[in-house]
Amino acid sequence: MDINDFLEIIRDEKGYDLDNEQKSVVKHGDGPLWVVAGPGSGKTEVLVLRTLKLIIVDNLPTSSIIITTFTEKAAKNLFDRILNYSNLIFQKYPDLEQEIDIHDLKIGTLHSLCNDIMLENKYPGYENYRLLDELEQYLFIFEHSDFAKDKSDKYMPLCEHFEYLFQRFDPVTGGQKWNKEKVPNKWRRTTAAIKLFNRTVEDYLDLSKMKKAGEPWNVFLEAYLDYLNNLEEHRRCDFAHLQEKFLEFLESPLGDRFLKGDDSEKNQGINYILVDEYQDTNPIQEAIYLKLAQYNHNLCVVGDDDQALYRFRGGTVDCMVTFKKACVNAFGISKEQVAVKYLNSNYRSHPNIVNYYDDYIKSFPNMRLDGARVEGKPSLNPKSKISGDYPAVGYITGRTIPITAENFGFFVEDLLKNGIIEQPSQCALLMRSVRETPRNAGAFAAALRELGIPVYNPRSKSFLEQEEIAGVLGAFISIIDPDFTALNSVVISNIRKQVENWLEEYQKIAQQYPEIAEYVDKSVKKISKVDAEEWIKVNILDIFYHILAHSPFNEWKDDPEKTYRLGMLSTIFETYASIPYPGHPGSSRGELRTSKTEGGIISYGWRTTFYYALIGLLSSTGLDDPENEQIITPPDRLPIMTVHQAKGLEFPFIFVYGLNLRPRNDDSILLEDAFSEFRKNPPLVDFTPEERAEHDLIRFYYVAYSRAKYALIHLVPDAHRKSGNLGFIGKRLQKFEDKAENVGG
DNA sequence: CTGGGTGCAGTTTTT
DNA sequence: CTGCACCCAG
Repeated sequence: MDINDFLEIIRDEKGYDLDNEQKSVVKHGDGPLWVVAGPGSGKTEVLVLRTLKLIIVDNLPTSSIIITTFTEKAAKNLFDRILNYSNLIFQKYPDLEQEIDIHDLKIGTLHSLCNDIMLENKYPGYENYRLLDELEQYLFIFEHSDFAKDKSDKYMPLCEHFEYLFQRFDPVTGGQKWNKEKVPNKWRRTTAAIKLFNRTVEDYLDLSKMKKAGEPWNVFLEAYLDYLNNLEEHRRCDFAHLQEKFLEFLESPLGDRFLKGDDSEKNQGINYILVDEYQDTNPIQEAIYLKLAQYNHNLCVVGDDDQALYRFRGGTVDCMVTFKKACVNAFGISKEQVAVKYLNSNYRSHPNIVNYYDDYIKSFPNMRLDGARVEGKPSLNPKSKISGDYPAVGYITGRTIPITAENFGFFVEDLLKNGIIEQPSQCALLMRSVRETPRNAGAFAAALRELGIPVYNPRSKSFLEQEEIAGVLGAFISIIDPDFTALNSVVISNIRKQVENWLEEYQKIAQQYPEIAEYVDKSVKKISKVDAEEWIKVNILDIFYHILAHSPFNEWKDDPEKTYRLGMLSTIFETYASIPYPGHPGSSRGELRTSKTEGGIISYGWRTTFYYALIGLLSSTGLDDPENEQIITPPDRLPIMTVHQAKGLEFPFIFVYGLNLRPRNDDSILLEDAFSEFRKNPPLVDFTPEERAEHDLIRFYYVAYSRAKYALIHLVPDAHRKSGNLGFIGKRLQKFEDKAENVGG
């Protein structure tokens, strides 16, 4: 098909034409393409259309195109949009349908593609591995890593060097800091190990450089290599190493054949790589993309450096900002050969809002430093049809947080009453933490409910407090630790408190439903008859599912929310059951053994590990409710969201709470510095941790602000307006908030 | 309207 | 333990 015919079909389908910048991205030919796209500029749409152009106009085989993005949700969305368009085109050109199978596109998160491609190509380095998710990796390190297990002071120099990984508030131990007299506890060493090990891989480090660096890196290497050996021995692979293995695959002859293709129909090689959300890419992912495109240089990246939010995962905006240089270095081409396109027309927000957030991001001297933003990035150009002379940027205030929340509630109520909005879901409240506590979403959720406006807040970490979850866990613990000897020996009071709540919930249920109480009693009696040092025939999953089979749990199957939650809990049990038992090859934590010294009771070690490892982690991090992937928000509810959750979405009315945030040098920022000297591709920009922390905070608000279509409204209690210790960012934020109009009260 | 004392609560994000 | 939200004295 001709490109003009193609663009015409798209125009007919959309009802309007792409703008010239968008068209030029879609039409672009071969070679690296760097698309710097602002919020609401249609960047994902352009990526979708460019993909279709490669298939339909350029006749590239679908299996030779790789499209990746950052989250599963976004990947699914990309695929749906491509499928939708292609179906419309096939309706008009039925012949094309015979030749093209959209399902052959290699589309997904980079992680899922790494996994699928290595399995499909039967890469020996990735055969028969079990991929560890976050919880599994934690439990694996807790039980197997020498760094977590060693009780001597062998790792003391390492802990001291990475002091900041241990210093912060610790919810498990109830707020005590590491006293530095002895090595931090196992729970903290595990959390620190995860960060260090993952970062080592994600930052794409050269371990031979590290080897030469002496103390404490020699100790770190020892710990890291021990973890690697454990992974290999038990045939496990974490998310970070999945990418490392993929890079090894690409460097192997098998990978080379995958890239170049062979004569078979099945393997046509890789012609094109398209990456969405490139600003959140980390160094090993950058290396993967550059390697994938090493032969034809057909790498198209799309992103907005101002919307980078994922430093905690090793993401560095630098990859986006220095894309040109990276291509020059990797491909040996000149920088003129890297095409740059700016998508700066905004079709989302009221012009006043666009100008507000555009001014906002440019107003920080820090954002004007070399390498902070893409060079030559143009200002946003408001192009939406939204107009009208009303305060599109405003604020609502109040003497205290609850009063501000109340005023916010009245405001929303008015919007509904006056028919300015039809549904609460046309609003969204964005904040740092959506937990329903006094400092966070508590007052706001309460104010809305008080006025009869239902709230949608699935990420409020209330999972473990739900009656069905508490009930099942209470019943389970009543079976495996019936006399609570192990529980009472747990020194961390928060774990005991959590479990006691569950037991209480179970007691309530047991009184009402004798059936489950009977099952629990029967199970305890059965275990009490087993001799010492014996394996018990049922494993923890059997017990778990038996509990579910009794009322009231089996009756809750009709409640989709409860069913979904119980499903999540069963995944957690399955995960725990899969962890290999140290010192007992072939067995796992799912299998129960009686104590070595006395019969009739589950091994003391098993019970304490269950409490410290699994319950300790769950109760410290909390768990979110499951979310329905299809629905962003039920129409009749007002969503309370974190900024990350809202990324990529838009709402008519956006309320932002929390202008009082201050930049913090958190551990992901400090680790970035600690490892930078060992990077295989050394960073091309150089900022201090303070500067990076400020950049992150500025971008954080930028993402929040740019979600708004009709109105952007700050929620600002008095305390936030006058607090004297606001730092640089806070003061500047305040200046911007002053540009807003008071719309509350 | 400011500032010091008191009391209470205690990130977030993803594969 | 730290830090903030809030209150009340000046």
